Amino acid sequence: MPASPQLPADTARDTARAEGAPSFSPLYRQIKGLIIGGLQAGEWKAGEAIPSELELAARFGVSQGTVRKAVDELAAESVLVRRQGKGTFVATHAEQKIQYRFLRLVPDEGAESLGRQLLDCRRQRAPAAIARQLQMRSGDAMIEVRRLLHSKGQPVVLDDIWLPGALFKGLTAERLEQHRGPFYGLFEAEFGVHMIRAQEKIRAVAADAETAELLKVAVGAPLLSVERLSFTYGDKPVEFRRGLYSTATHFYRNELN
Amino acid sequence: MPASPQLPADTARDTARAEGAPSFSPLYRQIKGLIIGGLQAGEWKAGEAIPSELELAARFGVSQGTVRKAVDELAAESVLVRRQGKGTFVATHAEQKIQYRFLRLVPDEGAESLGRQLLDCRRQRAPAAIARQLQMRSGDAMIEVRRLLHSKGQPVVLDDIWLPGALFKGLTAERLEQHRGPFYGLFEAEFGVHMIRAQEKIRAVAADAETAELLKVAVGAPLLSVERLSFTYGDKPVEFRRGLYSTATHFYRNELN
DNA sequence: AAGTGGTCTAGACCACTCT
DNA sequence: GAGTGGTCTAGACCACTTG
Repeated sequence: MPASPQLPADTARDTARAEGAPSFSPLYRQIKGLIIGGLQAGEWKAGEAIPSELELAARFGVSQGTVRKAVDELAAESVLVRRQGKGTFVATHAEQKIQYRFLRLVPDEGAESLGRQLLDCRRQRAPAAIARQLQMRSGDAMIEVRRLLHSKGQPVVLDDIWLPGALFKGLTAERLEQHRGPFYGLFEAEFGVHMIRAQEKIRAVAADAETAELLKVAVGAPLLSVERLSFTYGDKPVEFRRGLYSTATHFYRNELN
Repeated sequence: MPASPQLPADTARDTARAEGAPSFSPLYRQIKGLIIGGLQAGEWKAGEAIPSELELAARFGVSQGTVRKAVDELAAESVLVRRQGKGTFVATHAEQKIQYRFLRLVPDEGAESLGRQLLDCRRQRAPAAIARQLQMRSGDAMIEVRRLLHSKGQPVVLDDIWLPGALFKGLTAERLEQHRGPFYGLFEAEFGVHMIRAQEKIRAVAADAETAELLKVAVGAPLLSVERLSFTYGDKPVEFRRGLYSTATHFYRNELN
């Protein structure tokens, strides 16, 4: 008999209901919430294995099948990664394979191996537009990072990244430069912030003078403007970035379903 | 005991194996293949209900749980749509809700209600580049459609659409003009061609003279170039289109996971 | 051989829709 | 009330990894 989580067959119904909110939370969703809680609490870190399904089932007082369904959803959301015979692991952006999980830029030909060049890393006050997106107050402490990505020596991406100062205390240009691999890997390892999902708004824009010089294109050249809002557990927005992509030798790849 | 499909516990292993191909097909994937077969054969049409899980389980000689897992995957791929209490339905692009399932263009403010303007619909020989994408031969019979999409009276999208002539026999400008809703709905209803998945390659480009006039922007203005290759069952490419999006009042929205 | 996730089954009951 | 999909359980066995 389930002990810790309440049974859906009992009194555990969600009686309070907002507009369109579900009227009923199945047991496996509650288990899913408990697992997410463990991840948020840092019980298991990025890349580590979580307990086996049978262990979790025993801990939560439910059957293996119920744990399995909870883990299935988390695996579908790329929060967890299953490996048959080995266990279930906390997903990480620092994986050797498939670097830059959120970067959809693909070269027209050949493989990718991006070089990074840090331009700037400074403390800033949040501009109103960015504060709103991150659910902060205008003027709150933030960190702004600017950097270039190069492919075969040519600059292809100019990123302007905004992070809440409260979450990324002690982030400096040195630490960013020392670190290998994507920033998101550093954020996980050093600050316990996992990016699990993001929204992008894409537009075509003309390069201004400063951008044109950095990306080595003509002033007025068409560029892809990619505004990304990244979320951690609980749909909490924790990063805003604006990328300008030069699409002469690369394209943005998307899959529709 | 399962009858029609072979049991994975028996001799049904995939013994032939290509590079990286799976060495083992679980029963539910075979069931999934049988359901897809029924869809391809036109046994159930777009928007119609397929048989209940218990019926399918009886037909295929497996348990309900195995059918359920097959349907789960097809629902995750948006090939089928489940509706509790009612049944499982063949997904359609002609739904009242969420028109234009593959169109990711969103207005900066307000709701969308797109007007369509057909520019051209003609028989053509396949250019080499397009034939290659559609796995056809250069010079094969094709139909080329050009059209504009308007939002609040302003042109926002210029589409150039290429379809294999063999699959869309009898497609004329009249039928395209008469039809209400997305083209993909017409393709399903009239030609039995379901688009279930697509890949897009996105770039920023400068408007040429003809495009500028049609979209009412300046020559050289930055536009989003969206090349879409659409697939039907069995990963068969059946449409290539190139859209030019004006992103002054709209943006391309994408979700990353 | 032991432990992990993956598959398959059978049965019970719940939530939702329609008649 | 009957029929649908949705949840949960318990148990058996398979596939894969590691010692």
